[in-house]
Amino acid sequence: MNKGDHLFLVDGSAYIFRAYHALPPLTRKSDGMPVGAVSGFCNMLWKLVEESRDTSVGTIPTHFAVIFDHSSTTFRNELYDQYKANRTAPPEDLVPQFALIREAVRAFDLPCIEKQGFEADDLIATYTRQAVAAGGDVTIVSSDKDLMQLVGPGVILYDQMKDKRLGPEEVKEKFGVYPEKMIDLQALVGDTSDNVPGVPGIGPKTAAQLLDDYGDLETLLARAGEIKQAKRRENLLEFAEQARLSKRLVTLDCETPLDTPLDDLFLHEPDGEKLIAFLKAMEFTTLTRRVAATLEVSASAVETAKVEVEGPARGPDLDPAAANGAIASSEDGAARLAMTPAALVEARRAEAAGASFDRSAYLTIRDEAALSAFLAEAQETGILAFDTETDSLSAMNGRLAGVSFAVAPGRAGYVPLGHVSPNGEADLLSDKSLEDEIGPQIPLERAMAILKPVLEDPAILKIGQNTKYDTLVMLRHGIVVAPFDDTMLISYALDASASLAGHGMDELSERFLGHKPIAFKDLCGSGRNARAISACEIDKVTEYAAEDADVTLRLWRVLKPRLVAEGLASVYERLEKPLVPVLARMEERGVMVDRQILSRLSGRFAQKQGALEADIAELAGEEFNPGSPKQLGEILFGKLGLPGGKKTKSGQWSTDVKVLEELAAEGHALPSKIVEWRQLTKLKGTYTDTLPNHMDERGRIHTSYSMASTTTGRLSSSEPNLQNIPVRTEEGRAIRTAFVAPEGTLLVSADYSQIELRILAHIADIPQLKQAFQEGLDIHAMTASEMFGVPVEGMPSDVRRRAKAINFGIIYGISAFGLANQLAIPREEAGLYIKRYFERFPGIRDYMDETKAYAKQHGYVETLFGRRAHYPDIRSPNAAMRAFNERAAINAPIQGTAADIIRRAMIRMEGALAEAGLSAKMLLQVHDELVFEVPEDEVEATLPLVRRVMAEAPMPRVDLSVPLEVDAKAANNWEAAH
DNA sequence: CGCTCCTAACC
DNA sequence: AGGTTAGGAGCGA
Repeated sequence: MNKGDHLFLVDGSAYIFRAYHALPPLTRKSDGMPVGAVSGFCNMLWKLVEESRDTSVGTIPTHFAVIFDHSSTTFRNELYDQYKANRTAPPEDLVPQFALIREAVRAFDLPCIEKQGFEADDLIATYTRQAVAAGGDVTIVSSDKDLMQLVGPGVILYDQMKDKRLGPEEVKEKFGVYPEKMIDLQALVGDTSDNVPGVPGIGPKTAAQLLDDYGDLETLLARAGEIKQAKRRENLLEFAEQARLSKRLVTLDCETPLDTPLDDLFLHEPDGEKLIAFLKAMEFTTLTRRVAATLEVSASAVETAKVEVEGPARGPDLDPAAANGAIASSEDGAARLAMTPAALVEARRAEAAGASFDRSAYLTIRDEAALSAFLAEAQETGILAFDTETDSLSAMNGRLAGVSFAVAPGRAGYVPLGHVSPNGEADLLSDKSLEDEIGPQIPLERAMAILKPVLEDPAILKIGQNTKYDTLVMLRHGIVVAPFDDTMLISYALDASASLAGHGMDELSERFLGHKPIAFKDLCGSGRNARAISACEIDKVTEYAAEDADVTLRLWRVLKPRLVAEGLASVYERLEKPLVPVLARMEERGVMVDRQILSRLSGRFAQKQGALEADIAELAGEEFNPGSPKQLGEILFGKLGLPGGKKTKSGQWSTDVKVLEELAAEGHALPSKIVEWRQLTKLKGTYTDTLPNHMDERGRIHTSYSMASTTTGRLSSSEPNLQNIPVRTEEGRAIRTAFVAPEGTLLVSADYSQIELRILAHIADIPQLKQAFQEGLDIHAMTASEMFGVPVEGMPSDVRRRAKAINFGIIYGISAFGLANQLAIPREEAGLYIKRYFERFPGIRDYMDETKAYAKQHGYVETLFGRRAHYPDIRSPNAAMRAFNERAAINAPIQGTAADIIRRAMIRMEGALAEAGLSAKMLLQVHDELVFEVPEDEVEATLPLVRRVMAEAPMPRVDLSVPLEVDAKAANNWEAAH
């Protein structure tokens, strides 16, 4: 190396983690190998290579190397055994990519440098010192503060992602000291992520100030007695040795023996063919194209490389300490690939198949010492399955009866906390104390005090089944459970098929463990004989509750590895898990409802209902129950002899609205009365009479959102369902006026306009639709105009209505039968409409054909965000069943993508509001609508922010070719805001 | 009491 | 015609 040469050193290990975390999609190759980080790494490296070829920038490297950490034990561990001891294992889908990334560097024809027993930073320091000594310049591609100490004349740090170059002045600006004092600063401050202790109570600001005042660490420590602030002085005196140790830990070793001499890092022209062969093997089509273009190599002429990653010689690692099992420690402590994802899945499946359950081994934990001892086991393994037992099914009302835990398969216990006498109140009168009767229980507050640090410990993964329930219960006791995994959501991400029984624990246990857990009914009874779990015998509850925790833990071991193996980790990590706390908070807040408005409506409805019942009896000539379709059918089609049309599945006369309206159109009086009666009965029975029963003492209703009950990724709402509050008719809308905002606040409703049609336009790539959306046109009128040749100006409303029905039909996987039914036209005519539609928009037919073919081949379809909807019955020999599954498969990517988008918006919303200093509270989600409670004086600022977060929700993962439009409005009730 | 059927509310 | 939840009727155990 000579004067004027320029060495580029890439901090490869930091690069990997940045690539993994910064780039959203978890991509994988067709054989299932995750390559998201490899992709991010290659893209960053290529960008760097491209930049460095750009002569206009003026920093052209002559020497280049990518440096990696080789092992986790280095000379620093001899200095301090706790060094980096708190490092958690890398994400399991990242582990198998390490080897591929080293392959990638070789494919770029760049030196790949690592050395056992040394950190990348030490190698970087050594090369830097040698390069500077030889008169060269150095650019270290990293943003790690540990490397700041190397900055100086001719040496800069380059943060590629932020496109920032850091010289001495920038370091001074950032840390308050020049690079040469960085070591002293780090020695004082310490580093929690590396477990460098530093001096307690001294942060970066104080450290910079002290170094400014005293010059350097040794002077500071020698003169620490002069410091005025008592605590600071004492700490510096007491922890002086610790500061010196920290200094040795953070000081980089410039004398690392190098296997590859500096001069061998000389940069030469990349071998385009070698690189492209590798990129093709990784299936990075975009990057392959770009590299091919820049290096002027024909990609198609290059044969795909055979990339083989070294596999393990050893068998399955089922040590619970190796949490996710994908990592095995080798002799030198380096994490390396132990098994392919598929092999791990298979090992875990075999483990589950051989599982046996011994309920008698479960512990009943009745004192604090036993609880602490049990939880200490979780500290060892880093894993804790838990389940809360409450005396009500709703997390909002339930009182805690107890908590169960499992730390390893078969190792589980139950902690009774709120149990009462199984014999009811009688014993309250006797002198026998509760404890004498049912045994001791840890006082609730004491137990919570012990649980809190464990449930909130970032190093212990809490595993639950439907964690939204348990985290909400714990939230009500002031505990924020984190981090967590949820077996229900893992199962749901893996396969949300309708044909499956569901994702409840009992179903999952039978499906994956072949074990039938104790049924809740068998423990507590049902119906009239039902008891609260808190009133059941504790020994029995221990068997039930501890089993649930045990089952949950075992399910997790089977299911979690499948996420990576099947390419669904990003769906789970980005669309499922982060939504849990968001929904828990929405449920906890509830929405305010005006009881008076509902009660007035109930009265009004009752009056009308009574009048209608009288009319109905008179028209029918007898008293009967208009609510009984059976009786009604007999009256209409038997007694009155009206022309009966359809029959239902079970052979009864159909009396649904459609039938009744047709009869009404023929001039019969009774059917329209029935229709009106039914509507009122529905509104009264389901809404105005029932909603008040769901209100809490503050007048708020807390729905429960289910994240795992639809096949497409939509949420559902129950107890009560707030996603089907009437909106279509005027009387129905009146119910919405009862959803109000408290004094000083307003309700904001924000909804996506035509989101599914927009998604269809994007996915199927329909030019006319995309253009119409870009120009903000009336999409149904445009469709009508295109189909029927009627100008949009002055279009008859019926023409537009038909086009609208067709557009919806398309989303639903149109059939002539369905469209005919919807428009009340002959099936032949509906068939002609569809034919014409496909002629005008041939891309739609292509999309439908491709989607069906994909679903038949794979058994599932995917949303733009990778969520899968499975349709195994699409291969059914039964034509009707096949057709049904085809339509569902066509609909699922559209409906599911819309569901993914609003999930992303919800996940980001709270953070965005907080960042803007706004206090809006998200309360409800209705598929394409979000409802917030907003202080009046913040409404103006909140509306545009909510609109923006929703409209930009697909980004950056997906950049839709149509704009997403969001309508948002504020008012004092939901009806007016909508 | 628990299940199925029918109907209807929503997107 | 895609995706839901809820309530009442009716029926069998």
